[in-house]
Amino acid sequence: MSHISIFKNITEDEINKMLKCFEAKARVFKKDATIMTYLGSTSTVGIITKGKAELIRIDYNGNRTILETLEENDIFGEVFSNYNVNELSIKATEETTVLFIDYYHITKRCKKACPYHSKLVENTLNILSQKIVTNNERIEILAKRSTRDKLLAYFEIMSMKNISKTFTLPFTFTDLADYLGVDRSAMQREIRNLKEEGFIKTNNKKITLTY
Amino acid sequence: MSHISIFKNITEDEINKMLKCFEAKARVFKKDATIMTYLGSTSTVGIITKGKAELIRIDYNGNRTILETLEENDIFGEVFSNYNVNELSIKATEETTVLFIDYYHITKRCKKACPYHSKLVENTLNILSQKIVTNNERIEILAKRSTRDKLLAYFEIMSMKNISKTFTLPFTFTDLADYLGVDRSAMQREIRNLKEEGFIKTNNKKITLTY
DNA sequence: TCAATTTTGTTGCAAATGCAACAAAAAGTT
DNA sequence: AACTTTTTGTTGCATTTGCAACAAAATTGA
Repeated sequence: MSHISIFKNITEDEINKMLKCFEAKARVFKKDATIMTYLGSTSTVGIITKGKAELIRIDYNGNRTILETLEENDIFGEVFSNYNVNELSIKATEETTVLFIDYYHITKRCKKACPYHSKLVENTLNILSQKIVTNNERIEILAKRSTRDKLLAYFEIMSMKNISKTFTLPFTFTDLADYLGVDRSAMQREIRNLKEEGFIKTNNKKITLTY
Repeated sequence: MSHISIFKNITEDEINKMLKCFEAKARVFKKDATIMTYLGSTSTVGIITKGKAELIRIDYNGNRTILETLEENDIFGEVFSNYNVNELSIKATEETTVLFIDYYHITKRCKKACPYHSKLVENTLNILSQKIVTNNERIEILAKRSTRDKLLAYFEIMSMKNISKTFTLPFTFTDLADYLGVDRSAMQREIRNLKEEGFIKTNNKKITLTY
């Protein structure tokens, strides 16, 4: 998914100046490391410059939900989260580099009114738009009444993104169940039904729509 | 929900100049009128300056889902939607005034680089952040495995927003069911259970958490 | 104010779903 | 290669859920 970098169209030189001005800090996280937990309230946002991560919630029942999957150029932080009792955390799913910046450095124009700052805001705008689109996709899927409809809606979107009836799941079936907000075994059963009824064909994580 | 206007901190004089420059068009819609249907691809976005509206999808089964509820200062448009086969439309739920602007007028800085334009972009940024927060709330609720948990999650959020254990539903139970993505009668049943088990008290649309 | 429409509250029932549990397969680690 | 951990595929069963249908209550509108 071609994400836009917040530094798109800004020269490396200017980026470096900015990063200094913003007191931005880059950090590398190993696979499965916890990048951040949402506890108090910070206006610090993280930008993934390399790797992949997930926003996860563990509720009181121990149910794990993937709230978001984050990849390169994605932005995350408590600013985008609701006042929440639950345990939220960002975990790296592979080695990941994150750039931490205070959100207000981005939104509030600095006094010097450097021209690249407006470009930065503009880029951020595009990233947020993209995030909204992704969120809306997820909402559409989750709002479906049945596991079958959720699966089909998800497959439909994947198929469109790949411009092909065949696509590969970007994560495990276990994670897919979490993403769809359904029980894994029930989901597995439904996938079998879809196969038997001839709606789809599967080969490991490769899925083909046959309708 | 204190939304930020995209024109926050911009003088009326400047707003008028901008609207002209952007070829913005304001229109008034009666209750239940269709404001917009997502069909082709437009970069036109609508900003609600007065009233309330809903983004609705009717799927092939005739199931109606409220994808979003929109109020004053909210922004909507195909730019924030995914390439979608389904029938999506925005409907006014009361008399509503909408300002239509081409999204690229907002994101792309005009050549004149007028200072108020950056302010506009900044405001839009805040609106989008807010939208993401709202989306995340909805996702958290929808991702819950059971109707009971969805209800409780929703009530929890309402309670926090009102800073009170008591709050009033902002829409009908019928709409609430659509919002939670569950069957209305099943939801009604679950609300009764919650009452009987002493988790909540209700009085019409007024709900009190008793735990 | 009266009629028409929408919402609410309920129920029975069939179907879908979550849960628990387990073995086989696959992937990751040392 | 041997071992450990995770994922996958399956099943039985109790529970939850959606669906259909209907009457009562509330709301809307003429």
